[in-house]
Amino acid sequence: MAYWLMKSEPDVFSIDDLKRKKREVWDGVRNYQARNYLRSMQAGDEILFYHSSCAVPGVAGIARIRRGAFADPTQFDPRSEYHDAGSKPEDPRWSAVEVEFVRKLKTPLPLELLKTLPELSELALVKRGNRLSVMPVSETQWSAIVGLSPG
DNA sequence: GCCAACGTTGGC
DNA sequence: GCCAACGTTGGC
Repeated sequence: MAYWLMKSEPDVFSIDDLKRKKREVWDGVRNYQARNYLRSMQAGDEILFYHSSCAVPGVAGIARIRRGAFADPTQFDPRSEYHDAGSKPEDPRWSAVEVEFVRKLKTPLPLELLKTLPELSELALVKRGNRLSVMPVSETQWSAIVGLSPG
């Protein structure tokens, strides 16, 4: 069982959207490092659902991997903004996973707060200039973050 | 294979 | 809206 953090812009897809829909295919990842992390995810792994590019960026909830990596269908869809003409069906370039809702945090944990935790000093999220949208989280880091949330 | 130019991410 | 940081592209 592994832990991850995944970023989403709440204007596009928020923790409330996931709560309402129960599950969602996490597609459109077009960064090789993030893709490689998707490929090592397994059903049951737990996820910190992070809101980015918004008024108060931070961890908004918990989700879980429902289905491990499979070929991202959007790469073969010419109408999709994520279409990749260079990706061949016999050797797909991009992967997706399916996630399911676990819970929404009673109060979101702002990035500003997370930056103050010594346990998170090595987490890519808090590093200057980091843009990685999918990243691994250690058990220590997970406990430090989730432990901040009441209930 | 180098590297400048460009596009994107994402905090502020 | 600004801009720093980063990844990718493409000319050479």
